[in-house]
Amino acid sequence: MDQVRALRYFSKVAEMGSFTKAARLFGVPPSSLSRRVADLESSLGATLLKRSTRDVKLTEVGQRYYNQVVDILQQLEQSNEAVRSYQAKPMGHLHISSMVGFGERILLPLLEEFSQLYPEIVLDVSLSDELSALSRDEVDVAIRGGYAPNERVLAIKLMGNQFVPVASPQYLLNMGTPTNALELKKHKGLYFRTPNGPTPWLAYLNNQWHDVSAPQVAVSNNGKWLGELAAKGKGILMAPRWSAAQYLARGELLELKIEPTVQISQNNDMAVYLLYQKQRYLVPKVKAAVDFLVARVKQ
Amino acid sequence: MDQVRALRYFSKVAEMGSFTKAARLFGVPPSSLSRRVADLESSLGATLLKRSTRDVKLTEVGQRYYNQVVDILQQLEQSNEAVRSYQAKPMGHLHISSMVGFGERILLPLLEEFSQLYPEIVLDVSLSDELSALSRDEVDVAIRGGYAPNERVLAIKLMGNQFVPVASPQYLLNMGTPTNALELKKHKGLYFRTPNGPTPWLAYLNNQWHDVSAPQVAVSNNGKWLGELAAKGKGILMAPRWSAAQYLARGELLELKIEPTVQISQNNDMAVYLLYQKQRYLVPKVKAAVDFLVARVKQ
DNA sequence: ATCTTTATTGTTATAAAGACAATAAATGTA
DNA sequence: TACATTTATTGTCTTTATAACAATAAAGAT
Repeated sequence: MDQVRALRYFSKVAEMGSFTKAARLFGVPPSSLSRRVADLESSLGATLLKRSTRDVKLTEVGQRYYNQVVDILQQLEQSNEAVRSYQAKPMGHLHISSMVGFGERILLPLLEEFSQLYPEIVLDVSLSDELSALSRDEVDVAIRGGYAPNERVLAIKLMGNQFVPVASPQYLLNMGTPTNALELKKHKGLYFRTPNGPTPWLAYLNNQWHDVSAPQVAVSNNGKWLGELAAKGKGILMAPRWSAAQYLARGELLELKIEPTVQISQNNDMAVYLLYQKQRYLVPKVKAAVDFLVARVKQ
Repeated sequence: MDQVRALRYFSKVAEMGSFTKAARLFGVPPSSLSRRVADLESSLGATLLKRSTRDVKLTEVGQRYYNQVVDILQQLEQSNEAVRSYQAKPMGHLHISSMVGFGERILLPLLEEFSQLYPEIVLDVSLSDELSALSRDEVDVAIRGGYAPNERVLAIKLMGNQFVPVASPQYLLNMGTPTNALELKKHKGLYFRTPNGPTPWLAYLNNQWHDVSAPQVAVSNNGKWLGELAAKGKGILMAPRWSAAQYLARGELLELKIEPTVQISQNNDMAVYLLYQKQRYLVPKVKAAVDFLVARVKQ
């Protein structure tokens, strides 16, 4: 029995909920799938699918087996692809997914140079703050603020992602410069909206975390716009240090020194990570991208 | 092409370094392996093995592919086995691996009852403080002091594993009762030898970790013997609380209150963990063992 | 240089999978 | 309730893939 074929048949039938539909995708008669799945079931001594003429559903074991099988098939495909493309040069579509702010400010400017280095790589960049599943989606490398979702995904820390409070000199002249976290309540706040909602301002006071957010003046998922608002003196912004760097250098924004420190999350050791499938590092386009980004961005 | 068969052939040839030897294990002629591996190579468009008449070695890609393939085959086998034994009752060989001290004092006494509950399970217990790879070795459940090695291994905290300094009343009468960590230098020490060497005594003084170990009187990887030495007044021992419990209850050993606290590792939140392959929890014998141990040991 | 071991290749036999038609069970409609 | 439709399964034949066995060629050891 060709187990891989049987597994492919089985999983596709499970996904489609139909032998006939799955058979069409493979371009073979439904009877083939029926026979292969039956073989698989008899070799395992368990019923994987509950069949009726109208629809096909997974049994309890079937569901568990399916989850594992999908993963295994995917790993196998990735390993094969890595070997197949081993001796080729970097080429083809490279799917990069990045956080919006980092993407606009740091990633995109770098990619021009990358394109010149590897003209045969077609870049496909998507900027989003949603956590997309690196494994099942067709993403080659991803840049995210979190950690590796599982052990087959490798995470390289590109840079710190410390959020610091900033405001324009004009704003501070008008509103005063806060030095204590509790004073912030009387100020104006500009907020990032993440998929989990606007990020609050947190401070650790008297052995407890307090929300010291100022009243909202503007909320956006677009860091650039928030930066501009801050520079225009509209309010105080908690911005990633790398994001505010330009403004700070030109004196358009000043970093506030507040006691105790204000953070946007209880653990402040956040960082920007480059994620990619460990198994795919041999694929030249992936290796080229990972090596390039690490060389250019890592500090 | 039956890819799984090809992969099994390939990996076995790689391990044996010979088509002939691998063929003997499968009970098929060497030509079959040769043909299947050749098929695999041509489907991948890469040479996986460097052949000569005397030995067969992996190429660079071959090596990488082999590593991944071994893992994939193992996962597949586990998934299959989980389904196969899904509806069966707890039976077969159950391989348990445990730390020596915990094994002798807590695990082994429990296993008699377990055997009565599940007479069809043949127990195979190995006690060792070495960190054996739970994944590749044929271990069903392991008990270790560390953490889960990867995401496919589930870790359940069975109990704390705090080390406390103890000594016999007689010893303290002769040598005096230390109350400050720095006094320990003038005492006598009994030490566990882990695979990484004897465990030092550490104390946090003036914002720094200091080694406050007393001169060595005895070193052993056998906790029982060290416990006896301590009870005979030979010296001070850093022992897991559960290990010293009997002596403490009988008054044969006393727990020392030392400022600042003495530890054997910089992070003191150590614990005893029960480890098992997530995928194998469906296998009745594993489920029986995990549930039993958790019910009886977990505090 | 000869012998031995070992991977490969040719050829035939066998087993597995696909193709196609036919059947039976379940669902939806008249 | 009866009929039509969809769909999984089964029977039979054909095609393909793998195993078996013998023969060959290449590499290393004596």
